[in-house]
Amino acid sequence: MLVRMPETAEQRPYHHGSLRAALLDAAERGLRERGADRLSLRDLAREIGVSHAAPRRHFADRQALLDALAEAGFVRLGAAMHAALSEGDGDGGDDGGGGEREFPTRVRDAVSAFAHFATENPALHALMNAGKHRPGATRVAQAAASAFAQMYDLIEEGQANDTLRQGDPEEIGIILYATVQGITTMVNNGMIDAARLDGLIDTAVALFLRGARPPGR
Amino acid sequence: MLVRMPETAEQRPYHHGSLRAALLDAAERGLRERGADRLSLRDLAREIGVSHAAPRRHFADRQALLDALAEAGFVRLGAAMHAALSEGDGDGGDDGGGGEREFPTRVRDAVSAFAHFATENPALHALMNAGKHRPGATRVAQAAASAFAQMYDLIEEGQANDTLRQGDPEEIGIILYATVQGITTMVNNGMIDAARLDGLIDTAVALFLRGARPPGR
DNA sequence: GAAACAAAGTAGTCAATGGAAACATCTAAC
DNA sequence: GTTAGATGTTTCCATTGACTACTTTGTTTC
Repeated sequence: MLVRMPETAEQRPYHHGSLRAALLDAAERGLRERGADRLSLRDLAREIGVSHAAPRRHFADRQALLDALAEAGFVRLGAAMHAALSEGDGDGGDDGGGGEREFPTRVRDAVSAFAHFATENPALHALMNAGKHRPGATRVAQAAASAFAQMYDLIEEGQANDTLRQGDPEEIGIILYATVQGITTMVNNGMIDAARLDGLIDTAVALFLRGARPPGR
Repeated sequence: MLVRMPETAEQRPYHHGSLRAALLDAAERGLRERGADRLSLRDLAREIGVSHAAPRRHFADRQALLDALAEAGFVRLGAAMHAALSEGDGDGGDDGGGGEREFPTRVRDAVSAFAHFATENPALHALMNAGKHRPGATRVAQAAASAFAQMYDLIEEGQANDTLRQGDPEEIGIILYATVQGITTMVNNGMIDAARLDGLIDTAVALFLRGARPPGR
């Protein structure tokens, strides 16, 4: 038996069912297309087809939505870096004795994944670094820390390898992270032509590895 | 003879005389105190004591004001770096045979000036890097390029010194600039404790100089 | 020195927004 | 089955950026 839908009156039930997810989804698109500034709760509600006050049931206010977006961004960034670090070991074609890639290559891959994530999601990257998050936005900070931890681990790996000199791995990790951060910000800014990204990343990584290698080598 | 001012009717002339400057001034304060997001043209007008439409005579719209702030920020940043690089030669107390500082010290001073400017003006720094400037905001880009040029020159100086290896000075300069940029962003973010700033800058500069020194040395 | 004119400020209006309150509807637990 | 809580709706308000028409002031030109 067919359930006939009235032509004008839509069949949409009173409750959307997954408004929160729909909002985040639409917000992400809006963020990408128009930037955080021009992201309006009412616009999102309209787009989804829900009343303008409905979003407030899921996000206390506009900033809460932005915080959620930033948090999701850090999670995705962490995943991208993780993927870059874990895949590639037995990368596609020639399996067999592949073994692990060299440490410098691993650094380059992780950093490159970060850089491309940032430049492919400029508005999101800006939002993640906006630092305007709520006083109590622990979730954002935590997601950021989690993504950052991979850089930290990588440094420790290099130190264990004797490819990097000893020293506070967090400090060294911050510097590498910050360098990529800065480069991508400048690319997203327009201060640097996007075409130079890969070259800059390569140079930066090479420079970093030389600067941070153990004294004797 | 005393000029008596009416108690209620103010003596302020019809024309403010320097509204543009007053707006920029108030805006800079507002930016510092409440961030770019909560900077309202009407608020500024109220604070200055002028009608809400008056600012439009001087700034086509809100973004134009923000652009002007960013431009001024880059000018000030450039000046701060310039001061750090030119002063200090015969720095205060013991004059006499002072002479020029060592290149590494000069790099550290310039970078440190940049870093402190950025962390002492977090909202301004964010605005300067927001990259949401008008399509035709050449002035902002130009001011930024001008500030950046000093980093460029400094690299060339190091190369002439044979303290830095050869290579595109712009590329190397970008990397150093980006590193400081990233560190300060993370400090302003809250991702890094502000107390670590100087230590991080020192480490970053040392790491950079090691990484970029000529092959043989 | 007066008239024409441009510059700078004012007042009023509009649509959009975020936020809040009061009310409606669905769902789940008892 | 009723009731409580979650989720949506409607209505309302203050604020904001932007626009238009008008007024005041300062300057240039004759």
